[in-house]
Amino acid sequence: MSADTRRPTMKDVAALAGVSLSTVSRVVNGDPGRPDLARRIQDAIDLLGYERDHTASTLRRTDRASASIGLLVADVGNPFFAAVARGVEEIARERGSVTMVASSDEDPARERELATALAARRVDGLVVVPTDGSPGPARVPTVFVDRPPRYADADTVLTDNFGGAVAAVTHLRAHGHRRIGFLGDRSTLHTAAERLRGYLGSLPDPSPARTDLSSGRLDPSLVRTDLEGSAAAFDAACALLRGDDPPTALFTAQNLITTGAVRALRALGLQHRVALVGFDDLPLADALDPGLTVVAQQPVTLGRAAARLLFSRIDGDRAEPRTEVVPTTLVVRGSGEIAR
Amino acid sequence: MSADTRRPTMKDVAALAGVSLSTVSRVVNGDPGRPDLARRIQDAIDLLGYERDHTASTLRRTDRASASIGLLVADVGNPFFAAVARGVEEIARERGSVTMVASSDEDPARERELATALAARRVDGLVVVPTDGSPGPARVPTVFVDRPPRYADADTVLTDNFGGAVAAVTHLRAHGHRRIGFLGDRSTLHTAAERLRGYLGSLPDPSPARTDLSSGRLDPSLVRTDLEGSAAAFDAACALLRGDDPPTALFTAQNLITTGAVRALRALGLQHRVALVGFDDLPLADALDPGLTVVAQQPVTLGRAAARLLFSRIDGDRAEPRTEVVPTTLVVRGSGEIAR
DNA sequence: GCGGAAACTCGAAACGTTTCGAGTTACCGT
DNA sequence: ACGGTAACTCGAAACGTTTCGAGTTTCCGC
Repeated sequence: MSADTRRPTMKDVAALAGVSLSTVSRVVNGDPGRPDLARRIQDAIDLLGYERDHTASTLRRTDRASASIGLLVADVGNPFFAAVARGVEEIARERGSVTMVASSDEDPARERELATALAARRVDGLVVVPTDGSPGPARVPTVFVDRPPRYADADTVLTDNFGGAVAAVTHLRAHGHRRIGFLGDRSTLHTAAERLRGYLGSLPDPSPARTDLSSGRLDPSLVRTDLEGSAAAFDAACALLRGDDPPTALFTAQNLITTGAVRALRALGLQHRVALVGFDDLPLADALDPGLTVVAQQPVTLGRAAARLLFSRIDGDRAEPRTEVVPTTLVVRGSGEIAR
Repeated sequence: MSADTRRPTMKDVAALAGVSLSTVSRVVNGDPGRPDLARRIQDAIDLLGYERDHTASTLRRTDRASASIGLLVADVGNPFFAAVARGVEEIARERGSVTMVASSDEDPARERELATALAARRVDGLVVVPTDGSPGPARVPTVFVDRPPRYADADTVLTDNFGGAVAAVTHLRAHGHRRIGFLGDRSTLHTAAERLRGYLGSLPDPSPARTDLSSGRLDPSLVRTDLEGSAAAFDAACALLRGDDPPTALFTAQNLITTGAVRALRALGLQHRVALVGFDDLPLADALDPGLTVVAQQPVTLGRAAARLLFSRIDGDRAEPRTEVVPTTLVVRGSGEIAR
């Protein structure tokens, strides 16, 4: 109701308790001092409902730690990044830090703008999913996650995109498939490029010169990249499956692309004839018919690892920048086990 | 490399430009003053790479606005809340504010703790998804979202849970169903209670005294509440469908419960015989067989509305607390149109 | 060239806190 | 009872910024 009343400050507490400002500060920071004074001060605090202003405290304190970090992702609304955010926040909270999140929407200009906005709030560090036009190294400790930065060599936590793709393609080959289609994301994205590399690397002869169709070696017509979103993937999958000598299996390298391919297979009635392995898990994947076999990432783990690395830097770790790689797991549910 | 160099301050800029501190402040805040000085100051700023400390600025400024808000949800990792967060952040960014998000994990103690942590950072306001044990009204402007607070009457933005449930059940009744099973979440949750109320309200005779089975009026054995998670929903759905006189349709009132029911129907081979409408949309819902008919929420809209309401309060809107209701939409995909 | 207003700049004080050095009190052994 | 020291408290200064009142310069019309 009468909310216009000023927040009480340490000065108010000191006046009410009849002690000096610095004594209140000491007590608030956990050094009891004389028991009777501590008592009076605590009573005054309770009476006034005093709460310490963390920003003013940060300003003066010698370590200047704001107990807050920034998280810059492409889009918090995307479940993958949301899970990363969850992991970051979890570790931050353990450390008593709060997390400021911002979505760059893959726009480098916005990314820069948000990074400086966070830096202006004096965050202790930054966890960043970098966009294509990555900014130079920042003044504040930074750990990159999910994608490496373009120019700097810096602390980075990545999914094993290459290994995951190899596992997917190897799995399909083990079920007899030799003509395996690849549907991938924008090729400028590090993750997309790595997954394509894994796909190419699991073919028996990765030499780009040899493209012997019958042996299951690389056939460029089986590779579709730069698909943006589910609809584009649907179209590409339909075209691939309707073409001459169509693939007997698909590897879809991103979650929206996977859903597009699933729809395409159903639309053509091929969901039980053409095998499919997707990169990144999806809710309901097990409820499909057939169940969807995927290479699952561990986004929460990714976020946790990035945050831990960041806090070790904040704590003064001056070692060389390092890169951590989080493994994937192949989740077998049916769609990937359809034999040729 | 040599990162231990202190950040430049306004004082440094003033010294380099040969002007007073207050002149620098004016220029930084957009009042040019004498052109030659403004020029010298701008050069000094560029040379030093000066960036204004937003926290110190907040401390001194008379409006005390920190240009940051807090968002307290059950779990950012949950796609629904992630979408809410996205909506909130979008509006905040338009206003030049950053968003600090924190996950309460439905724990009232943690909720309180996080709320004070955010308040200590002097956020301008709070958007909160309240837990069961809601805290009293806070000292900082607060808007509740997705669920109403328990004790205060305060600004709130809600999904039309009742209306959505009515739409779902009405839809099923229109396809001839009279025995409709209800599977719901923890009944202490406002959302769960409202959806149950909607279910009950769409039966022809909502009087709890009359439970005429043959007419499709309320049969208590068709209602299962307090299901926590997908597995519990799976079990409950199986039990319901295997019982005597089983329902011919199901209304599942939460997304995890929906996935459990989908699995149960498939496990029993009933997915084409028993109708299903779920509350809250899911990725891949259209790729199921049959496609999953749902009552879709608009979480991003929810977040946007909450943030807009919050900023109007921050801007000094002193009107009575209000409640906004965001409508749902019925997305028809097949599972809800199976006739009796 | 002059008075006066407008436009600008300056220094000091303030925001809420922590830190520092100096001052005060309490306590100990002898 | 005394000196010495440990434990504590106090006031003032500082963190980086904005604000305020007072001082200075600029510019205009006459």
